[in-house]
Amino acid sequence: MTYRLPALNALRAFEAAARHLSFRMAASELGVTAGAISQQVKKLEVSLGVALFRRLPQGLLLTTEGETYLPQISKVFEDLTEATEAIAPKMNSKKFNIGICSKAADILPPHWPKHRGSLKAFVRDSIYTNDVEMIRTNEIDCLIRLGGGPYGDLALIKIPSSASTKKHPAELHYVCKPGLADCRQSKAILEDLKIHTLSNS
Amino acid sequence: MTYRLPALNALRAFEAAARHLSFRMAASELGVTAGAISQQVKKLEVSLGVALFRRLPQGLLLTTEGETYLPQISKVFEDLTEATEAIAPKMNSKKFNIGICSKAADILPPHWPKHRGSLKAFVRDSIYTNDVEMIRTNEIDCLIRLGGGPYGDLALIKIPSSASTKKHPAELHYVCKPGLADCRQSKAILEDLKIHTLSNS
DNA sequence: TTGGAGGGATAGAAATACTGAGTCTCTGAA
DNA sequence: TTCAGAGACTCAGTATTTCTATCCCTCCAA
Repeated sequence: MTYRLPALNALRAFEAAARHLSFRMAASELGVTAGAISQQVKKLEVSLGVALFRRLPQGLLLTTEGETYLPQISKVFEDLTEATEAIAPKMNSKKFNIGICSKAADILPPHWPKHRGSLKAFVRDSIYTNDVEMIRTNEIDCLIRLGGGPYGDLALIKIPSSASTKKHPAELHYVCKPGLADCRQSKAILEDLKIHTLSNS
Repeated sequence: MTYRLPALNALRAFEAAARHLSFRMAASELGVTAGAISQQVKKLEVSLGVALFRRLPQGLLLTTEGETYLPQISKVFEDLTEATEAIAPKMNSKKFNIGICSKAADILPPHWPKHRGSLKAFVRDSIYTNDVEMIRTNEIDCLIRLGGGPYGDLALIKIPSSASTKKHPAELHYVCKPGLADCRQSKAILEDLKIHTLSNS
């Protein structure tokens, strides 16, 4: 008997923006522009008749209402994700396209990640590239490269066991959208990288 | 850290369709055509990689997955509604346009529902009509009339205290979209109608 | 055998969401 | 005090999504 819910996509924009306290980062997580987030959040606020954010020059703050709303909305999305993964195994296994910079490829075993059974479920393809922009354009889901330059709002994860040594003068890094840093796919790939770099050093 | 949720509006179509086990009735509840529901549900099934309904010539059945999914999704929407109403009082008070058939108007106090303080928050306007179609076209939210003809998939509620008597040869009925039968607005109007017809008989 | 109910498909229309560019304000560094 | 950088807002135009309107099919009951 649900009736007159707020716009669901606008809720998603709100949830991400409130989590980051930044429209720009929310935009990056959801793969749209900040203007789109701004518009969606405004639309939500108008439809609710309540301000959710205080826009300060220094950035965003949640209003009391936003503060109350955020955890509940986050929970709703979590419940939704859980329910969905329970019935739709396919959603778990969206396969990643991996970008590998050529210097990182030198360190990794030949043809990695092919023939890695444990990754088969998580990896669709891999290409050689060093272009971080391809993450933003969704051509690749993550990029493995040497060294951790500044990637703006992208998530940057250092491969734990790949500390700089004589043999490996720079550290392996894993770059992806912030929203993807914690997902199964990333975890599996990172785990596999960790094993490899350990056994190599 | 939510990632790759199913399309939220498609979930809404699924939830309504699963509750009614009918695309047509779900469409009526959500104020769209059955084709739109059909498309949304199909899109959801494709994106999940799982069939949610079995389409039989006799109508719909839920698959095992759909059966599992429905209560969880319903709960999600309930939680969402609750969270939203808590911070956005405005959402509670979408005002109804009431249609009143002229025979029903004879029974009701003059100018009802005007001057009814308890309804002020729930009623925008009332007009005289006996045209059920206006509910489907959203020109009115509910219709109060004598006698309970067949209204297809619309909800039909008999006003409890208006049993047929010499003075009132037919019973007052309240007609609205199924999704609106349980909402605050309907409850308030029905409550007021009950009091009136009691005091009149 | 016919008509009605209900779901499926599809093309085109309508509504929604997104982008891109320009603007404003504030901050912190030079 | 000036300037560059961040971050958000607005608006026009465009892209995408969603809905409608039809026509189709199947089943069932009269």
